[in-house]
Amino acid sequence: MSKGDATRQRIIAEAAPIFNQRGYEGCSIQAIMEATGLEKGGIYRHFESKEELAAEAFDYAWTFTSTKRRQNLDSIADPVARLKQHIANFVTRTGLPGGCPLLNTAVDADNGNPVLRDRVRKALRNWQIMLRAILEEGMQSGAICPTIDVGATANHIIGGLEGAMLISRIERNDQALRQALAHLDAYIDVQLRQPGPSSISKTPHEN
Amino acid sequence: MSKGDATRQRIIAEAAPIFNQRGYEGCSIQAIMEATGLEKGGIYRHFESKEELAAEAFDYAWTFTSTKRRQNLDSIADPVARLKQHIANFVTRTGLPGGCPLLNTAVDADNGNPVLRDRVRKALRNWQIMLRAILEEGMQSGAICPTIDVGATANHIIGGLEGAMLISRIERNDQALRQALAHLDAYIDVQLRQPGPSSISKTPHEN
DNA sequence: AGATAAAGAGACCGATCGGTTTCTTTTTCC
DNA sequence: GGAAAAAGAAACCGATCGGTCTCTTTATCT
Repeated sequence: MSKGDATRQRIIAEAAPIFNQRGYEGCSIQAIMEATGLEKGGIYRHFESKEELAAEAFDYAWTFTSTKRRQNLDSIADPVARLKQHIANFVTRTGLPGGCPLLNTAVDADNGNPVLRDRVRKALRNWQIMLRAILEEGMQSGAICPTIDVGATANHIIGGLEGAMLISRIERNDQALRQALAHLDAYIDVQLRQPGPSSISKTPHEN
Repeated sequence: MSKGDATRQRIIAEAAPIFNQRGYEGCSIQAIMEATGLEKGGIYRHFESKEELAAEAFDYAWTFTSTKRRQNLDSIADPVARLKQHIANFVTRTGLPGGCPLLNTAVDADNGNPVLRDRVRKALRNWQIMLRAILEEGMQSGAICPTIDVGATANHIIGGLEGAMLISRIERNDQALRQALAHLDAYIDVQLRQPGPSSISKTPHEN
């Protein structure tokens, strides 16, 4: 990696938490200059505009956050347990300063920043796809009730978590997030989990 | 009401949707000048600063939104039905342009605008108090299970609605909101409603 | 109707905004 | 190690930012 590319990456990494905390309009180039130690010319060499930098910074923030929320999921074979771990990750793992980039940027870019808005749409879509995949895997293995609407269920989990995150940020404590965790865990056990022997023994096709 | 007070109110009413759509940093005084048809001097006569105007505009926006969501509630005696109507109001009644002021301003003012943030806290607290009151009324009348945690339940409803609103705004359709409405209605019937004769007949103390 | 106070217009302020340009310094590659 | 190219510093740009000040116009009240 050339020095230029390394600097570009460093700018993105340093700018991401500032955009995430202060929003697009609230994050000035001056603030990025101070965070990176670079002068304006040094920054604009690597980006055509503030908008391009903000878009890259969002992608960085989302990848970072998303990675944290997928932590330890690979080792969990049971889809139901994996779903719960993902939810627990959302609640307990602290990501970038400023909270969830999806929440922040969706609100921030909703009016008048189509580039950023499109990145948010893709981020949400990826999250939905991930959750749907877990749910469908559980349905096929018999662990999850086969009649549920996977799209609605994924949205219910995402919405429940982001809504709780909003309340927790307003109240500056994690009470609402922990309530959501407890609620979603119970919801998964009671509404999603398939009753019967197949969910107690290992999944049929695995033994 | 003097002409000055009327103008002040008009400025607040015209500024509220702009702040709601574009956020604090994204809403310039110039934009408010254009919306109101006033010059800068005419605006700053009525407000000490942009921050004061933004705080008043949020209060206006929240009162407006809140009123819409409480529409038709007075006439509903049954707390469970009233709760459902409130949720339906949230989903179907369209408020100020830009979506829910609580969601917008909470994210916008989280970092570095304590005045605005405090207004948001009060708005959330009022909403929680309203929901808790309905739940407690239902518990006393026997319509709602007496063992539920009213605070957690209120947060679950608020979080579920705001989270769904977030998804709906990203996707630019009301699918997630309608899913949340259906989910919360079922949740109220299955988890909150008190089984037994008291919930089928009228509440005991009313007949 | 006339005096007085309130309201608003509009020029003006320094600071900061995003962005550009020029020139110097540092890599990079042969 | 030296030439060519990439990277960065720093001055500079016009526009716009929130906010102030003065002066004119319009309400308000007796």
